[in-house]
Amino acid sequence: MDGVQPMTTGPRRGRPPAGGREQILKASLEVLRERGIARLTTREVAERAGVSEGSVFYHFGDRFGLLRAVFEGSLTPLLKLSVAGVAAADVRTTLENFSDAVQGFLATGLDVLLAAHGDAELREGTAAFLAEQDYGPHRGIRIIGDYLATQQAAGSVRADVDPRVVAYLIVSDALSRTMQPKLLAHAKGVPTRKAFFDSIMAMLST
Amino acid sequence: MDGVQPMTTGPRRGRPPAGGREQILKASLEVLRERGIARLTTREVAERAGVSEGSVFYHFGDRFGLLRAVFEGSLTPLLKLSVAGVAAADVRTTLENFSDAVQGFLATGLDVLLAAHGDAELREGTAAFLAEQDYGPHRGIRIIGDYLATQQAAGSVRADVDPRVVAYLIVSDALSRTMQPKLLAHAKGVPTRKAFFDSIMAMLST
DNA sequence: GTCTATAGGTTGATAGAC
DNA sequence: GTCTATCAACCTATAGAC
Repeated sequence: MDGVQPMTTGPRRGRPPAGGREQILKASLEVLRERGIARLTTREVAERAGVSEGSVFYHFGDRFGLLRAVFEGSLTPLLKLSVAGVAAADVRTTLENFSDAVQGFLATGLDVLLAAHGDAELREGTAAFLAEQDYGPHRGIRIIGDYLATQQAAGSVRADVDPRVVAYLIVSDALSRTMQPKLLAHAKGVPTRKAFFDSIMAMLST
Repeated sequence: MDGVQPMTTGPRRGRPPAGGREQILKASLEVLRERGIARLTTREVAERAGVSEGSVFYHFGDRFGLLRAVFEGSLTPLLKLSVAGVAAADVRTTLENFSDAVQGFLATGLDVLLAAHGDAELREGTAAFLAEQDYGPHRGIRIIGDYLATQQAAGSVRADVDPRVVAYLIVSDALSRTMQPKLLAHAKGVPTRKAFFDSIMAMLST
C-alpha cells in the first residue's frame, strides 16, 4: 500500500486534475488585475494557466470570447443580495452588514468593470450583458430602501426621511469606499465607516 | 483682393497652423475614450492627429511617454476648486454649485483614471503622480466641509451634524452619479439630484 | 519639426498530430 | 481536449532625408 489510487479514470499525466478551462479563466482574471487589459495576451494567460495557447482558443474561440467569459463569469454569481442574508436584530447592524456585502461584491466586480472599460468592444458587450440582466445599483437601493420603509412603518425609523435616498447614500458610500483605493492607491481624508453610520443613524433616529 | 494673406510666416502647407504636439494629445484622448487603452496604437493616434507616426515618437519618446503626458495634462488643470468659485447666497445653491463643479471635473478626469487602470505601468505611474500632487477626494471634502462648519458656527446649519460627513456625502454622490453611466451605460433607480439635496438640506436645517 | 521607409519583435489565430 | 509548430498581421520604435 502506497496510497496511490489506480489510474482507471484515464490519462492524467503531469498536473493535478484541475480542468483546463477553469484554470484559464482563473489565470485571465489574475492577469487582468495585475497587468491590465492592455497587457493581457493569450500567451501569458496560457502560460499562467499551465496550458498551451491552442487550448485557450479551443475553449473560447478567440480573445474576445475569452474575456467575455471571464467578465460574465465574474459578474453573474453576485446578484444574490437580499436583506434576509444580512438581517440583524437592530437597524444599524443590518445596514452595516448590507454595506459590507455590497463592498464585498464590488471588490471583485469593479475590477472586471474597470477592465472592460479599457476595450471598446468589451465595454459595449459588457454593458449589453448588464442591461439584459437588469444589473445596477438600483437593485441594492431597492432592497435596502424597502427594508427601511418597513422599519419606518413599524415606527423604528423617523417618518420624514426618504428611505430610497438613505439607501442610495449607503450604496454610494460602498461604491466610493471600494473605488477610491483602486483609482488612487490611497485613501485619506474620507470619514471612517463608523462616522458615516453615526450620521446615517442620526438621520433615522426618531 | 482675394482675402488670402501673403505667406510670409514660413511653410504652412496643408492643414491649419495647429501645433502637432497639441493635435497628438487631443487625438490620444479621443482614441482613449472611443476605443479604450487596449486599442490605442501610435498608428491610429498619428492618423487622427494628421501627423506621421515619427512625429509622435519625436515629441513623446515612446508610447508610455505619450500616455503619461495625456494623463498628467488632463489631471493637472483641475484642482482649482474652491468655495469662492461657487459661493451663492444660500447654502443649498452653494452646495449644488459645488457638486456641479466636482461632476464637471470628474466627467473628464474619470475617463483618464479609468483608462490608466487598463495598463499596470500607467496605473502605477498615475498613482504616483496623484499622490505627489496630493490629489484626491479629501480636497473636495475639506473645502465643502470647512464651508459647512463656518455656516454651522454662524447658526445657519444645525449644530449636531458632522460637516465632514455631509461633505463626504456630496462628493460621494458626485462620484457615483458620474461613474454610473460610464460603467453601466444606463442610470436607473438612482434618486434625482433634487431628491438627494432635499434630504441633505433636511439634515442641515435647524 | 515633420516626413518616409523599414527593421524587429509580439500577438492572435490556425493546422494537424496525439 | 491538449499539444507543438507555424504564419500573417500588426505594432512600437529608429534612421535619415527634407
